[in-house]
Amino acid sequence: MTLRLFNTLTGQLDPLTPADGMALRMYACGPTVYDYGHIGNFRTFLQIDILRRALQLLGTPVRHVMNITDVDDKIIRNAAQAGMPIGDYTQPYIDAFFEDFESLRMERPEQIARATEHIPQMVALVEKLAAEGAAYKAEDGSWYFRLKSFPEYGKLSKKDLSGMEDGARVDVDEYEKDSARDFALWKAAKPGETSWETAIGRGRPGWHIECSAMAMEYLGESFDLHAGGEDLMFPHHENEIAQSEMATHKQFARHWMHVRFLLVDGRKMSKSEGNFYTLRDLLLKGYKASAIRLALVSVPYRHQFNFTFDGLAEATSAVDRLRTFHERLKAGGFAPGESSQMQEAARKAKAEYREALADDLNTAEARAPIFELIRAANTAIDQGECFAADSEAILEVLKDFDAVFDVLEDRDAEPTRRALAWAEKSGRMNEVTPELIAAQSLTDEGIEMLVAERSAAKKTRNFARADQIRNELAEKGVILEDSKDGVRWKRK
RNA sequence: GGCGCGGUACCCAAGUGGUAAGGGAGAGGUCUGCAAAACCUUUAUGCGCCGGUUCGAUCCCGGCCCGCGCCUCCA
Repeated sequence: MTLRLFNTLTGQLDPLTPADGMALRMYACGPTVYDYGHIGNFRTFLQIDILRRALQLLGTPVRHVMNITDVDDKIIRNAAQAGMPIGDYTQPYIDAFFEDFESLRMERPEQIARATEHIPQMVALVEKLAAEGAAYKAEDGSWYFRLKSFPEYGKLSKKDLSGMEDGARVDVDEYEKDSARDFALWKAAKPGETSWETAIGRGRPGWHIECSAMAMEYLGESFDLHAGGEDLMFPHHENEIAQSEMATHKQFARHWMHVRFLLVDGRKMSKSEGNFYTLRDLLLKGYKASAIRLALVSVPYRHQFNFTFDGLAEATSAVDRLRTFHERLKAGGFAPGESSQMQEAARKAKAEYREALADDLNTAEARAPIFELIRAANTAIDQGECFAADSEAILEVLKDFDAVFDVLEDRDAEPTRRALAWAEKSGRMNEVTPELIAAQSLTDEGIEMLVAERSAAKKTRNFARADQIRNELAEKGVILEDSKDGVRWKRK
């Protein structure tokens, strides 16, 4: 099945297919590692994860390159303030990023590319542009892209810059540019700043050049898809197109995907607004990684997603419902045979689910048939009308669901544990919610012992003691479920 | 100012020119020692407002109101 994805460049839904008929070559702008990742960053990366997983589910393998911007103005400034080389400054944030990446169960891109490890490729690109007459060196040794050389500039963001007057907004330190909107390809070294000695002079890369150079390095001069947050559309991606297409005379990326921003309580998230959350903040508040993943992913990527704690609580309930049902199926015990109704329900759910994903990654719509199937199946199971072959068919549908959403298996303990260890190490234990600390005080073995004691109490009809134990466990976030097959427990 | 997006039940949210998916929450019920889980019933004659096109519009067109984003570092 072919995925139809909105293409910023054409302004319409275009089929997303590999030009070479092999793997789909995609480049996604990754993080700038000057701080811990916030939920806005992760909403974007998660939606790109949904894309790559959906592609694979629908039969298209991917070759996904993600960059790490480990040199830029902010990094240089912060590292200088901390009095350390930029590599030492960025490394902890890079490690933290991948830890968070894993906590949210994002699949590793096939290639991770760090800007500082691709300086030669960038230099070569600048030289190529210079040869084309599209780049020039300013008096201070910086290199700029000559915007006038690329008439198509603005085709991605639909901006008409022809009316822009030169000199309208010239930064004081950029007076050497020929034209105000020319952007830096290479910045001349300033005293004390990180720089590289290269054929085009001593300096460091401009912001946009890294993505062009690395995308071409790993995907070729022309590739299938380029993705990123909506803010990157202009000027970042526009500049990438200009410098890449001037250098190669080929179309850079055929398809452009932009993920809309996340809001918090209806406002743009920002540190000054006091509504800024990192993934770690949420984990320390006791929310599970799977619920955060589901919440950030359930509103389709082209819509603003308004993050609220109510919404996160809702996602938590949704994850519980999915898992409870999944467990119920896995527990087995179904009579041999099949029912035509359940077979048909499973077939229909699977088809609708896939179709929704193929339709511009409509995750909200994709969820619906899954939950519908769950209700139908629960009813059938209650009435003894769900058989072994039905259970298998439904599990297959859930497998499809989880191939993209990836929340069914409870792997939430590890991210929380890691977040707590980090809080401990970095002196942030005061940010940890007391309930979480209480929950951590119980080991699985401890829970099992209390559960056993309660079962014994119940046998002797000592319900007072049994309820006491249940309440005690509840206070520490452990929920019990009695059933005729025994007691099940789970952490909230 | 330029560009763009949205306004659907208590909350989140999908959707179609023919009369409103799904999730969460609430209420009642079945089941249970009590719970939990599960299931059933229940919560929009209406989809921001006003016109228009149409046999018929939430969905198409026009206007208006409100909210948000981008245009500058930003995912």
